Amino acid sequence: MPPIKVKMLDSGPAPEGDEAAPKARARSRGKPTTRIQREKRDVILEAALDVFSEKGFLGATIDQIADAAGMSKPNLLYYFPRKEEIYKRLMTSMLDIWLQPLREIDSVGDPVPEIRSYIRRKLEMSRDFPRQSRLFAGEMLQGGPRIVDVLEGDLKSLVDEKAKVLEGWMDAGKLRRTDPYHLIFSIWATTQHYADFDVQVRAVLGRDRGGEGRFEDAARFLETLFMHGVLPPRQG
Amino acid sequence: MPPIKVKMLDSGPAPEGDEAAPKARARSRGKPTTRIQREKRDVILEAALDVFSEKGFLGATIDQIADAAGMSKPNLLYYFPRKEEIYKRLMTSMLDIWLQPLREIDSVGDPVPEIRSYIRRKLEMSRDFPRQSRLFAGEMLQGGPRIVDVLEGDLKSLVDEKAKVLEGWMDAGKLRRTDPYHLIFSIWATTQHYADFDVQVRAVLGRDRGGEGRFEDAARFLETLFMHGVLPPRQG
DNA sequence: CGGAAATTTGACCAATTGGAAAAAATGTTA
DNA sequence: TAACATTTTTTCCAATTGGTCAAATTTCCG
Repeated sequence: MPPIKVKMLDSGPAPEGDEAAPKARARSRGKPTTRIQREKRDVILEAALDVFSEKGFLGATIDQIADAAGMSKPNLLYYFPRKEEIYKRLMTSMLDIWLQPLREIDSVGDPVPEIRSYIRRKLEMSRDFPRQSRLFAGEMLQGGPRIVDVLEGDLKSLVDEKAKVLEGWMDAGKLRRTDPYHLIFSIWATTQHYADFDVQVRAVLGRDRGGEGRFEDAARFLETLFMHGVLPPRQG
Repeated sequence: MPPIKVKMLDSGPAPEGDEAAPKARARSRGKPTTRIQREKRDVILEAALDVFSEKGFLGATIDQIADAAGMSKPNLLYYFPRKEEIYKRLMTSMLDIWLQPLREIDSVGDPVPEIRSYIRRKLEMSRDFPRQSRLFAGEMLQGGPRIVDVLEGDLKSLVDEKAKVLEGWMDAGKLRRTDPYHLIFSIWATTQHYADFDVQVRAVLGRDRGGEGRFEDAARFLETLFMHGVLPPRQG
């Protein structure tokens, strides 16, 4: 059974010459990537996602990744000369799809459906890509030493832009006047919680309510929360 | 209402005989703990909190903890015979204070001040005990292999109990009818986010807004969100 | 003080770690 | 199919890991 293609990697031909390559192994400068290279790289990244998301960068070993990828450690190192290389590749390609829903928030739309749909999409991503969510969360917990620059660069720019959109809606009286940044944070936090704290959620909800239905329940709840809050209708 | 004891390891004088104790080092069965033992154990736990919260269980090494505690590795091992022992101790004592705010939610109170105060206290804990928050989050990310039993036991009981309190308020028309479990999750998620994703929050808010004031901003925002949602007042 | 108990140290160990080197095997292409 | 490039394996290594142990040192208490 072929591994489910998530297709989130290699958005381009192949980034190379990133930093000082210790040895010009599988990536000889200029030469195109072969079929085997593309395939194996994908296999490795899939396996690495499994291992890194479960153990974190420090806790994961190259051997574990190689095992999961069904190849020997030196063979794996032929494709990615260093552990950190795999991790960074995973992280950046992940961030790219991870932020897609935010990018798609449209300033010309109406805030209610836009926000509602954003929450739903983020929750779906938590459900469908929990490993990616945990990988990112793990990096954040450790202080994001390997992606601070991205956070302060592209991520900040994107959030700044969307915060302005939200403010525009507030100016137009279509949205309650609150802090747009913290609104975004709270959407991130509540939706990603279901991936990152999955064990806890399952444990607390128990056997009966912890199944797949929990995402539907969460979606319903979050919509109510973000639209109306918890005060009863007449007081709201 | 008696405080629910989290108690997953001996909260008593000194846990022993938990699992096969390799050597009866500092804990000779029955003998009381000395002054030095109490002091050093505290020093070690403080250091371990630093290291574990930053590197995770797998990423942290005994050497690093010993260094941070200002003692040699064998000396540290004299007090805690295994790495996991330190970690578990840290985890349980942490959970105990971490859940205190939830325990204090009072069914006889009015929901609005109760929930408002719960959110505020949780946010304060994120601000004042970020390492503990990250330690716990890291354990959750890894699937909580070392505390699943607590989650399914005492934690679930506590949440079940408080969910009933919330439902009581809903029945009385004092609270909008929503899922009480997901309400609790969303409070956990939004407040702990400021500790667990601190780097991201700082990076996005930038130099000017990422300072200490961010907690005040967050508190204001979360109160609005949970009380009213984001729809403008007339539509709410 | 003096002896027993508690604490600390230094030396040590087997297993695991990230990674290197070169030979062997395989794939590709003219 | 032969020559060449790519891929894989085998062997290896130095550093680090969690943990042990006996000897040395310090603390405690009568």
